[in-house]
Amino acid sequence: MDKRLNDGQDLRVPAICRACDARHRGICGAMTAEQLAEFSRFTTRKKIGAGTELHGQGERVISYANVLRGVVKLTKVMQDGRQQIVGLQFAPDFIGRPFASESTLTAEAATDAEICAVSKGALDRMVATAPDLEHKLYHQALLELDEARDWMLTLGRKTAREKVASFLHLIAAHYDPECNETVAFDLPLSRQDIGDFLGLTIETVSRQMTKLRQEEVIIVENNRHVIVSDMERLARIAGID
Amino acid sequence: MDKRLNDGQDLRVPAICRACDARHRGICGAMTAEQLAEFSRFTTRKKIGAGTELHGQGERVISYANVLRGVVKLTKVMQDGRQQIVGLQFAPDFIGRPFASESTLTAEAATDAEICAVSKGALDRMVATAPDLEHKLYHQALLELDEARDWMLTLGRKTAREKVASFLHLIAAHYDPECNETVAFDLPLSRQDIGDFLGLTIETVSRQMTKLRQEEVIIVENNRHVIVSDMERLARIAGID
DNA sequence: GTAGCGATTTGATCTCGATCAAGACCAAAG
DNA sequence: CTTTGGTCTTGATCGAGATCAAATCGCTAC
Repeated sequence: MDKRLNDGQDLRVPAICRACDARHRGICGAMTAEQLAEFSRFTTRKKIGAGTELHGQGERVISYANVLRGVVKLTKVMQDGRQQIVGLQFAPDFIGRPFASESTLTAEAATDAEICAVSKGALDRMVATAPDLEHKLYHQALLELDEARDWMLTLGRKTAREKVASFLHLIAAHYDPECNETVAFDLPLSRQDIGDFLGLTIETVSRQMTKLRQEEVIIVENNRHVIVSDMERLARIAGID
Repeated sequence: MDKRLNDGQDLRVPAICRACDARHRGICGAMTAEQLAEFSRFTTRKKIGAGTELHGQGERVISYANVLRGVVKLTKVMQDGRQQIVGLQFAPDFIGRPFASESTLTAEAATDAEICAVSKGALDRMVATAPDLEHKLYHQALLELDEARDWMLTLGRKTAREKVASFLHLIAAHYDPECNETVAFDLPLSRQDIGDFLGLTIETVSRQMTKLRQEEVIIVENNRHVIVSDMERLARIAGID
């Protein structure tokens, strides 16, 4: 999960838009100046608060987005309220499902975030004519598929302890591309969200975090700030090859 | 899961090859006669027995394949042997992960099967120059991503009963595109495989099957042949919206 | 400061699915 | 026919994680 997540990072589709600073790599790089100018007429940069829904499960989708800052969670809900997070999108990930009008999941900001929204029609039209653009999107889809399948192993076969360690490892590896022994970061998810990501209850998540704290695998401050003292050890606990 | 699986079916990449009967739709349709001729020099049609491994986790991949008949399971294994099936490929699905040299999973025939193997280099070269071909592959990757995410909800949040019902529903829906009330089919997986797909033990799978049998939701003959008497009811038990 | 409130932790108990252990079924081989 | 070996089912018991309940933490507002 971790490894590929880092390797893949550079391949992810970054900011698509007009005002997104100087970060016009990725998708934009695949366009001519002309296309870019035309395209930027349909993009909007937005700051959104934690909990803001980009689109709901079953809704018609009218825009795509690129994450510029923060974390967006992709969730599926059952009628009775049971919920599963099926993906976490970090900057500069693309959010959206080309070639489908209705979404099969909800995209919601897990933290305060900044996105660059793009009208669906505009991007669809460009994708239809710019093979490079589609190539970038295909790349990201394959990375997401790899991540989803890695997580299926976690959901189906790992213990609560291994699941929590896997989650911490995933986040730590994400915020530390250099893979140092010690990593510090703020958790982008609440205990409830972590539970929904791991298929566990908040109580179980809490208990496993406490145990890892007692074993000095992690240090936790303010329930949010985490320091992993030994990533190798964490990986071993997580059952990562 | 079911719905999209059926809808998507037509979009899947079908047979790529020379001798694969008259079913030259999909990928091949995206090629010129010239390309097709060149391409067919690198394809081989093969019959493989249940259990045959196409490629292993961590191995270098030298060929892709299209499933022509039978079912291929994609699995991930942990060092200690715990196993999770992360995908099932039916005809005419494409098997392979473009843009990666090493596989992160094992592809193995779950039933006797027939495939059309293609040299990786040849397909990669074509993909680089034929946008239509990449478009088809992108489509399939998105469908597989949808399926993986649907299954994550099953793995993370459903009960054993719901999981087994979900599995039966998935297979039944796959073999009955018309969504009749009653569907009969042969299970393409052993109890062990079903367990590995659902994140359960074989005993739990067996017990839940027995219960569904007793409740007359299904009829089972020879441990393999299954008749679902009421798909609606099965869907309700599976917790499918 | 402290009052209020949601998020998190901790504790006690229960339950579903895992584990351990026979037994039944079925097909191929002798 | 019986034996053998694999797969599946059934039964008894165990335990990890869920559930229910209460206490504590941490933040904001006053």
